[in-house]
Amino acid sequence: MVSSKYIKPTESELEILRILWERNKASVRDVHEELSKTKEAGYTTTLKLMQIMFEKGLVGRDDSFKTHVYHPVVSREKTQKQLLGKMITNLFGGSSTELVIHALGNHKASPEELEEIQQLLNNLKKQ
Amino acid sequence: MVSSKYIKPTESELEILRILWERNKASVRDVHEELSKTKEAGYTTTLKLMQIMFEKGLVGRDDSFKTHVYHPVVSREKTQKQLLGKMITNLFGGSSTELVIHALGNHKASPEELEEIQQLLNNLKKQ
DNA sequence: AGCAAAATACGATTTTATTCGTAAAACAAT
DNA sequence: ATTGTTTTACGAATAAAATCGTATTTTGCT
Repeated sequence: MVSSKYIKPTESELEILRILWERNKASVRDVHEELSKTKEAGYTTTLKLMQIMFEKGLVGRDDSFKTHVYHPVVSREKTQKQLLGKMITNLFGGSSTELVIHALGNHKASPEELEEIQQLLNNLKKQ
Repeated sequence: MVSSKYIKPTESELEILRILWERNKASVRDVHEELSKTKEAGYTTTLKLMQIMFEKGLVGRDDSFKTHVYHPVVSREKTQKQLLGKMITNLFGGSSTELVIHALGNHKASPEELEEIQQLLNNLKKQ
């Protein structure tokens, strides 16, 4: 166990990871174009960020083509778990239930999704 | 509408806010002692942080006593909502349901809490 | 080969956050 | 009033994050 594994992505890095998680692979340009939809930033800024993420080991890349192709290394699940934990502690006084209620309250969920949650809830109740 | 109102608290500021939300009021020393339980930091560091938060308008203070007494200005709810939103977007691909499932899955909830969630779920289903 | 376009490398600057030392002020107790 | 303790004010150092300009490299095309 050498590592590590607890590199906490910064805000900007998360935005980039989001895109990589979605697409599995993407070039700097791909990412930058997607980012530009919601954010103001120069191309080299995105590039630099992704290079730094590469150095940190947050992402990997294939440089056998002209254009480097990046992919996520840290998993979405681990990152979710890590950050959720912090959020629950600092923001919801340790109560995951409170977080659930907030999340459900503030955002729309489809009937299918509600059903999915119902299933999960049923399972939890049984135990 | 002068403001503003979207000052995003930093990590350290959140830790302090957490304590203030819990207690409603607290001196720097109170906060610092609480913080010290889980974190290494000098007293003046905590002081400075709280002074900065005061300047930013995140907290208020009563300085009519010897020891200043601080209180939160930004509400827990607004801050929760703000940060949850970001988290859902970047970490859960926009799906609040996924977040709910994660939160429910990773942390224990009591029967009472489960019931509370069930209620909420019932309400949502009706609509 | 020679040129233009697109991409990367890299250094530097700027901005924001965090940490802390030192000094001044406020107060309490004798 | 003097002294010691606690607190605040403030400036500065450090560290971390984000931004960007410029140079170089790679590649595709004629």
